[in-house]
Amino acid sequence: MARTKVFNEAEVLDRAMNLFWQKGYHATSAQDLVDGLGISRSSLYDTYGDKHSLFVMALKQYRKERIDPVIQGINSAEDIEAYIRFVFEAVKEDALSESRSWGCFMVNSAVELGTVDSDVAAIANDIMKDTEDIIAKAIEKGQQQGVFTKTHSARSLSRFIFNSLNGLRVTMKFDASKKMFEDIVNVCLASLKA
Amino acid sequence: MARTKVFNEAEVLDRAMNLFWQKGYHATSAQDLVDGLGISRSSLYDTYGDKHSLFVMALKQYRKERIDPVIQGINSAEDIEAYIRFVFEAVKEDALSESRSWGCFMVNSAVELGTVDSDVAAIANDIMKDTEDIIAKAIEKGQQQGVFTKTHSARSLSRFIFNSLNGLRVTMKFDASKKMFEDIVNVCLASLKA
DNA sequence: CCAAATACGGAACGATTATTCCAAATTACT
DNA sequence: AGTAATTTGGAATAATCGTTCCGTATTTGG
Repeated sequence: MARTKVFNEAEVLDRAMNLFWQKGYHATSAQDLVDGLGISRSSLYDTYGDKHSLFVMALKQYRKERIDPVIQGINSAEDIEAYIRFVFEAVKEDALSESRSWGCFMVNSAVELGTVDSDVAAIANDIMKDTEDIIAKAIEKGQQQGVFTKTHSARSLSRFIFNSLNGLRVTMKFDASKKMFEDIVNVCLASLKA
Repeated sequence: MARTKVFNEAEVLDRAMNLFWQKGYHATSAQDLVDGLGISRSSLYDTYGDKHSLFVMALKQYRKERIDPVIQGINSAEDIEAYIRFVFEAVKEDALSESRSWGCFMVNSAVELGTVDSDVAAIANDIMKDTEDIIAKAIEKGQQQGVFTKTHSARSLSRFIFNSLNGLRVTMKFDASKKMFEDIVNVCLASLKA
């Protein structure tokens, strides 16, 4: 029989995700990948196909590891307002911790490749739609509980919140300060109440 | 004396801006530029230096032509609320008209190159800061006139509005519908009042 | 210990990148 | 008309891109 893989496939994919996340698709060269992943060029292509395939895998991994866990916390959330705040907090963590102003890998990819890469555009579209839907559910529940305003529809409010999250991914790239974040989030959350 | 330039330097720069705006920096090759600008490769490099210089010039041109005229309308604006709405409308025009989901050239550039190109990062930072400041002024005026809430500081509100604008640049790339836009803007503007 | 299978490093590949260069064409002014 | 200036197209360059290939090393199960 054959030799077993010496590297953890998922672990390396995680490293690829971070590389693409940090510098984007085009600015990350094949050589950058070889240097950063810790595996040989041959193993890279044998295991993941080509650069574009690897990028798509990394983007899907990002959704599964970084986005889905956050937005699907809604199902078990009782305090809806705290939950929405928690979603914002997740963005803040990314922006402030490790001093990495990488933004959101999905937003970055959508902006860089949305007009030229239909694969990436499709993935991003799915995430966007799903995120908006799940936020809408949360807000609806909040409205029923009487903690959120009914001045606007749940759909409107979810689009508003979703848009604010997208904005933070961009805004925090430039001013990743606690003050900036708190100013924005405070107004956003207040908007849900009145 | 010498032959005069047959092409309008500013006009060609404008075309370059649109090319970079649409596809981004890396995805726009030197060949794309030659094809799209309508001038020869030699004229391109003679006139604008290299690709990176041309990109920087295009980004500065974008600010001068597309951003400054909008945000500096504040000085002559009497109805502040209408002015803020007008700024949002400007984003909407870009997103809906000509069916171009190009977003904002400045946001696009900041996201694609912010972590790897300090020149671009500096330009984007300037624009961000200036925009936030001028919106703050408008909101302050609105607060004094009594049309905006004083629950939050003018600085907080301006950061909030600025963040919503950044968000729209991303959100509209995926759902560039009138409905999406109106839902978001309605909540944003309502937030300024209560 | 042998044979099959896989990982590995690194050379090598062709394609594309941005850029330079040059001879020819074009224009403008005297 | 003649000269100086400049645009132009296209060939040529060097660098980098993503990718392939191969001999060797390594590990596994029989």
